[in-house]
Amino acid sequence: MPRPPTNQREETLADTRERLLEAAVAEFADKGFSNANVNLISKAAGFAKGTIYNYFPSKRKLMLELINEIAAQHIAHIVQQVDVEDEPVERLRRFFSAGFEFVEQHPLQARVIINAIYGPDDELEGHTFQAYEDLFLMIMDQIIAAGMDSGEFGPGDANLFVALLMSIYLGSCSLMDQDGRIWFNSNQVLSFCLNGLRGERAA
Amino acid sequence: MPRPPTNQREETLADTRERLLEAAVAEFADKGFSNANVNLISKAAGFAKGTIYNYFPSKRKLMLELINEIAAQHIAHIVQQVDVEDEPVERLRRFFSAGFEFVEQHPLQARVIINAIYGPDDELEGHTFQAYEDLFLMIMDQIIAAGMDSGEFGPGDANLFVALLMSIYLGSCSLMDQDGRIWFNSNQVLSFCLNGLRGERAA
Amino acid sequence: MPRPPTNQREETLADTRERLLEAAVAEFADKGFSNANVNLISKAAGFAKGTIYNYFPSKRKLMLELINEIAAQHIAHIVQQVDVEDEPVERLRRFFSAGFEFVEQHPLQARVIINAIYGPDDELEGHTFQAYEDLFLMIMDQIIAAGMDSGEFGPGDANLFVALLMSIYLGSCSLMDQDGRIWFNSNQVLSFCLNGLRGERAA
Amino acid sequence: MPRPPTNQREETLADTRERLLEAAVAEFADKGFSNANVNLISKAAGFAKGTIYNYFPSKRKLMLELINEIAAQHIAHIVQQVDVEDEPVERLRRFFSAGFEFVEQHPLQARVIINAIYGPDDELEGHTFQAYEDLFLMIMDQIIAAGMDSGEFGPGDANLFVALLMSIYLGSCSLMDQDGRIWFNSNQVLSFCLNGLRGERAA
DNA sequence: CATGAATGAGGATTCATTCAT
DNA sequence: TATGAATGAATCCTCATTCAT
Repeated sequence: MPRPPTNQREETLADTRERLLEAAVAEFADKGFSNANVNLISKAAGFAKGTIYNYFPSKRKLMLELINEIAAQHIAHIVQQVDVEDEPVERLRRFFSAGFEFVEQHPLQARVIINAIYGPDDELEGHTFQAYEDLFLMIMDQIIAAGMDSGEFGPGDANLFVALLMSIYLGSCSLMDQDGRIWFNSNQVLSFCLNGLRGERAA
Repeated sequence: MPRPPTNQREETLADTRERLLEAAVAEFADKGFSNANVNLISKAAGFAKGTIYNYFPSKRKLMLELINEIAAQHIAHIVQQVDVEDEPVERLRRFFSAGFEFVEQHPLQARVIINAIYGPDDELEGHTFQAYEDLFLMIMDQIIAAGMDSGEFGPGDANLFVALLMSIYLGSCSLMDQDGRIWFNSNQVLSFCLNGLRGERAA
Repeated sequence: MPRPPTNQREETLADTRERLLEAAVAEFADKGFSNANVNLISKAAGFAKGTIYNYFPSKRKLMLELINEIAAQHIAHIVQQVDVEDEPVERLRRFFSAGFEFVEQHPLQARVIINAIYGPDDELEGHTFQAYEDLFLMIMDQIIAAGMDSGEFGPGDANLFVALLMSIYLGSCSLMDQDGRIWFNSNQVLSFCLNGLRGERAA
Repeated sequence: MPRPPTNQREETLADTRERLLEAAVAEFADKGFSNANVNLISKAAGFAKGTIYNYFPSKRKLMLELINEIAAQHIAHIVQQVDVEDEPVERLRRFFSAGFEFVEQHPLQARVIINAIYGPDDELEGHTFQAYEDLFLMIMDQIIAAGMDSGEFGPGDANLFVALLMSIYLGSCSLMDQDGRIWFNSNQVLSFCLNGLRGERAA
């Protein structure tokens, strides 16, 4: 007679899942998806190699879920800080400061995402794009469109601007060292983008 | 008595090597380095699987040589067109037009490079950076520094500007579809960068 | 929650290992180390080809462990019987009788050891010498030195005598057929050695 | 119209063959038969890899011929020196001195032979035994049987004595270092054997 | 649910051998 | 005869996945 899961049980399950995902980040960040070793992930999390298959049906599904988890945290971290500002310019500043902060605090997660987006695996790339859709929409609506509406940013293809900002953000992140340390002045990055978006004297 | 290689023989050799590298681009672009199948590369080039090992001592060395070849062509293509201009602004325009042109003509090569730079394999990443060093120096000296000297670009960390331009370039390239088709207006990309570099009204 | 290994499990593990080693003896004895096929060993033991890698990290490590196992059994078999005697001459007799007996009972093992000692692989040779060190010491101390002390054997380089006895033992063993059958009178071997060791009328 | 081979041509052919065999000795001695690389042999001899197949139809045939060459030289070297003596005891002394001398001068050849005799390849072993048959017969007739006839050696199985002498000889040779240097007193080896053969006080 | 022994597809690499030049 | 490009069988080893306990 199945008994309803106790809180105790639920917490343990969630905890195990969490540990597995943490170990997975490290492995995927280090070796990339194809070279990552599922058994090592399970071992690194403190379990036998079979355990991970009680939580994720396959290596690929594990990766997809991991991307979801990272994206959710990543977006939450950025959106939370962007939301405290009203002005598009300040929002953009917050986008970069929060974005770089996240990567400093979670360099492994950042690497996993960058690999997924720029890597050869179309499914991972597509899945990552979907997982980050809310972030793209936020940038589009609350920064780009808002700035265009207020006249602070010049006109242009909003989708392209999102792509450029994300390229700059991800490109900058990929230049951090493995501990998430930055060698460049993030204010200059912001400044570059602001001028790019204002754009009046365009070529 | 050893027979000196004839022109005939030399041409065949170079040709075989070329066919192998071409097949390698396709395989690496499609599956990434770790998932690529060396045997299939040789087969796809029209040879038995062992043949590729007469030309490249290992999968990794093949990849490294391929990166070198791509980088050399890529840089030559861009530098050649940048060099016809004298003005930094025009040079930057040429950088993007030639750069996007190369990717349109060689989408597989572009994908290999992007994977190598943003992928998890440190050796491939480092090797690619080295292979592209001349391009970075050209951007640095003939575009960024020249523009700063002439006052067309505002002051700033030249290294960072190179990184931003390359991030934008590579990020844009990664958004092309598999046939190298662009969905965005490359003039807007240029415009964004120019305003970013002029930078007077920085935040 | 990790489950402690049961006796049942332990027995199975040891059993599998044993079967793999048995199959390995046969394969190595038949084809030698370099020509042996690891996959076939695993198959011959009744497992899938990958199973052997759950027990031995590489073909070479498998060989080294196999040498250890054989040496341990071989030495135990001989030492046990030599130890029942006190007199050097009787001990030598026991050395040969027990030694030949072991080879009759384990002809494949003998072949593996002979191949390793006289083969071209320095690591295997060195490892085998180390694995048999206790046997060499036993011969040296309990037979050669003891016999010299008691005056039954003439003076001489004890190390050399050990080498000669082992050469004779191994050389004789290599003359057995594949089922371990002897064609020569082992008493004559003993007699030859005894006279060699007594040695008064040396050249 | 085929022209008869000139002396010039014949000498070149024989010379090429010689160089190939020399290179083969080094390779086989170093790596053993299965691990030896035919291409490297041809290269080491100063030819392209295909050349060796103009002289030997296969790796195995090359090995067999090499064994023949070594055996012929080896036997000649020993027999020549044994033949200068009439007495069995002196002949045995010459057997060892000439035998050790050959190994000192040709350590690679010795290793090839030892590997072949004690290795796992039955064809190589059998072929080597056949190639050395004349040596065995010489020992049997001119040393063992002669000594028994003259009463210098005790009675016994002459075949066994040959086997023992060869075991001691090969075992000793295998203890030389790679440059053919001996660490043991070869007179003691002789003395041991002489007493073994005299054998009156056998156990 | 946790375990880890077993599985077997897959792939990089070696190299003896062939053969057109 | 010498060459060396091409061949493809052979094999070590990895590891995602399954499943009985």
